[in-house]
Amino acid sequence: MSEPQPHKRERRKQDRPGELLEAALDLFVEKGFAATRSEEVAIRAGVSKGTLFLYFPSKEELFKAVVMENVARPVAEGITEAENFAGNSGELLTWMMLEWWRRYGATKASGISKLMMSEAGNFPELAEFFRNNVIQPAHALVRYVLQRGIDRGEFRAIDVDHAIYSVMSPLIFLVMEKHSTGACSNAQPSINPEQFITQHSELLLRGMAVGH
Amino acid sequence: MSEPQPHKRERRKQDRPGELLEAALDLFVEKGFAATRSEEVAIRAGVSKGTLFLYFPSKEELFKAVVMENVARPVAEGITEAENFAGNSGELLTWMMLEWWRRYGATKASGISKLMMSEAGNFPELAEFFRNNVIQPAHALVRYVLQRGIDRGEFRAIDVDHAIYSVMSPLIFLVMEKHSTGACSNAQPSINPEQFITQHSELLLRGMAVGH
Amino acid sequence: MSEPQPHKRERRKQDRPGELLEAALDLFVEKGFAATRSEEVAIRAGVSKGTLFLYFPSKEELFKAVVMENVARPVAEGITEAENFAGNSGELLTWMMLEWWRRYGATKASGISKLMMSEAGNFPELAEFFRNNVIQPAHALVRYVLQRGIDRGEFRAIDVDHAIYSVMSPLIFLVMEKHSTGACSNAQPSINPEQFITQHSELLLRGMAVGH
Amino acid sequence: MSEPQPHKRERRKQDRPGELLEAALDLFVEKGFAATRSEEVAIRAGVSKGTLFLYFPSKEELFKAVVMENVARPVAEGITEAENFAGNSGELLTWMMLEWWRRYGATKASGISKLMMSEAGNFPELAEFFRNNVIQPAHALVRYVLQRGIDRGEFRAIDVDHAIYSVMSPLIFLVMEKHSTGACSNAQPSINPEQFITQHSELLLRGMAVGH
DNA sequence: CATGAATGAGTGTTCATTCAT
DNA sequence: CATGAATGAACACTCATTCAT
Repeated sequence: MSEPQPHKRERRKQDRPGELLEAALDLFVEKGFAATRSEEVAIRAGVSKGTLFLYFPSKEELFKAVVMENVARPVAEGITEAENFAGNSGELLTWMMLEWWRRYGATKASGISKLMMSEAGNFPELAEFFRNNVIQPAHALVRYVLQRGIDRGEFRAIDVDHAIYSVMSPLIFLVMEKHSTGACSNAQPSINPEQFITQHSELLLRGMAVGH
Repeated sequence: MSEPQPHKRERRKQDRPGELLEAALDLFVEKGFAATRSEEVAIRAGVSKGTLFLYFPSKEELFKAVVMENVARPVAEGITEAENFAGNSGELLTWMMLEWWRRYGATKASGISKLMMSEAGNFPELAEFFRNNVIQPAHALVRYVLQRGIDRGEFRAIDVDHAIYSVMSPLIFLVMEKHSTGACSNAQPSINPEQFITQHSELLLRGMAVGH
Repeated sequence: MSEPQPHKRERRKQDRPGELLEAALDLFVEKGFAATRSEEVAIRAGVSKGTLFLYFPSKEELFKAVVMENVARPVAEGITEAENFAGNSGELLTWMMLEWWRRYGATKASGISKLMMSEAGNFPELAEFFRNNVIQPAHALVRYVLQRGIDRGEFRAIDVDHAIYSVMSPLIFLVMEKHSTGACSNAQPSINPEQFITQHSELLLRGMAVGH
Repeated sequence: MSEPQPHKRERRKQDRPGELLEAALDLFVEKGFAATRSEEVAIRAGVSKGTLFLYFPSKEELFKAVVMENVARPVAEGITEAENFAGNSGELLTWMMLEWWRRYGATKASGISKLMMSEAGNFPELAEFFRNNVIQPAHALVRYVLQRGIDRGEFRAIDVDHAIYSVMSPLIFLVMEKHSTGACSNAQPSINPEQFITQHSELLLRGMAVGH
């Protein structure tokens, strides 16, 4: 009933795409789509330039495959945890934002999100895929938490649809920041992500507090 | 019938830079910096490739001119207005965010900000130019407003450095949103920018309010 | 019987070519043919780019005119002086070489010779003109001096045709040197032209001396 | 029939650099550095533009390789031979000058020296490369020979620094001559290089001879 | 299947030359 | 005659893609 195990001799063949995707992920995240040369991907994956084109008919298709492969995974995990959270909704919101940063935003994987923002215009299919498989679930989760707070009388009856973005935009911003000008050392006294999230969360919670 | 009409050549000469800047703005926003070919800019402005370089010594300088004209200038204007603002700091903050959207975020020119996010990594000199002429002044303004509120006793003594991003990230997000999926007309209960800004601003103000 | 004097009003018009040639000489000598931009020539002559092409149908024609105009003049002068020289032939040879350097080699005008050497391949007509009007008379002069020495019993009966080049090649070399790498300050402990000529002349004279 | 024939591709790969260098030498000598288009080199070598840059990262590097192969190498060979020369310094000097002509001056490769004279000003990096790898070693060799003669009491104690140019300038002149008017077949009782060198060398040796 | 040598279209920039005014 | 705005051909170099082995 388990999945059929591949023949040993096919093993190598089947690994190739994975190795290429991994190498491509690293390089696309590090240098962007245009600046990543196909040969570099091949070299990092330990194969020749020609072999890359054996598995992916073009650089664009490779890019699409990279995003498809890496994009959906981490989102699902967080959702179930959040749904089982026991504390009050304010704590949940703060925990969720910080946890999102620690588990995703601070990691290399968040480079994919940055990539999507940057290249979405040139890859409409990808953009849609990203919306459906990442943004939409994430939205749903945040909406769930906000609605939970309102339903429990912990938050005011705010406009949830827009409040979602009050929660998410700082997180998205952090990812952009992390992957944009990381190299430049002369920039502004850089942000401390966790402090920023903590204060932003607090501002939102006070802002949503059931006031007099 | 009235003023003597200038020679055709001279009239054109005066118009060229403007025509070129306009064409360049359109194309940069539409296709990004790297993907915009200089000749295309020239053609759209109705001149030959050579003529473009008669007025702008390089593609990078053309881009900088576009930034100055369409981004730095409105930012600078907003700043002086903000500094003369008479009302309380909360009103100022809300007004500033909405005005920023109306005058810049909602316009084609905000595509330049989107573009900088995407391509900053590949064009460090442009990135620095943008930081110096746009981001830095904008930061300074937001900091000024927040500090003004704190100094006047209107806001709590929050961490201003991070609060700046609580103000700016939603605005940046709106711009990303506008220019990422702009072509796609499908679904996702799209954001109403002004409502979003209004509510976000209110959340922040309540969040920064001097506690009871 | 004197040349007809031009009308006053034609004066200006007739001066143009001269001014352009002068400007072109300076720039060609300074930067070479390819690196000299036509507009620069026009500007230095105080006219517009278009005007240059009114008088010279192309950059190449301008170059040819420059060489033709400047090339023959200084040679003729030296010749008559040499023919009236009173001293012995060794003194004459040394004097001639040093004088050539002082009056011609060390001056800007020698840049024309350098130019000819460099560009001769691309301008065969010029090369021929140069040969006929500069090299040939100079050869004749040197041959005269050498033959004078032999005839007077001051020099051995050497092969005059080749000895000419033993006299001339160091002078030509000096001109090349002067106009080639003058800008580079790191070069070899540069030559002192007059000391070099003096010693070279002495070597030749001893070499041609009637043996014991 | 005997050794297994290599794959066609591999055989070509081995030949490429040589074919390209040969094509480049021809064209550089014929048209100069600036006027030689890289694609032309490639075409003459029977490959495409891209292939040239597979083997030489830039036109300048191609030129340097041509210099190393065709100029610096023969110079270096001559130097070791000269340093092992057994005879007296006068014989060495004559032998050296004649050998230089036979092995280098008389060949196509000497066109590179002519070319450097012409274009040094516009390509400072190439000029420096040439100075370091060709001129400097050649100077050192001539100095060595002259000093050897003085040290052995074969030559008078002349000013070596300038005497170097008494040796070299005729050789340089010959190269200029060969490549300047090479195309023109007309008149001027052309020089016989070996006779000229022989006599010039003899003049110098007599000139440097320890006085009576 | 895998290789890597070879390809050639694509682009920012310069500058001699033209021509409407 | 003179101008100077406009032109467009030219060129080095890159890199995704192909295909003979």
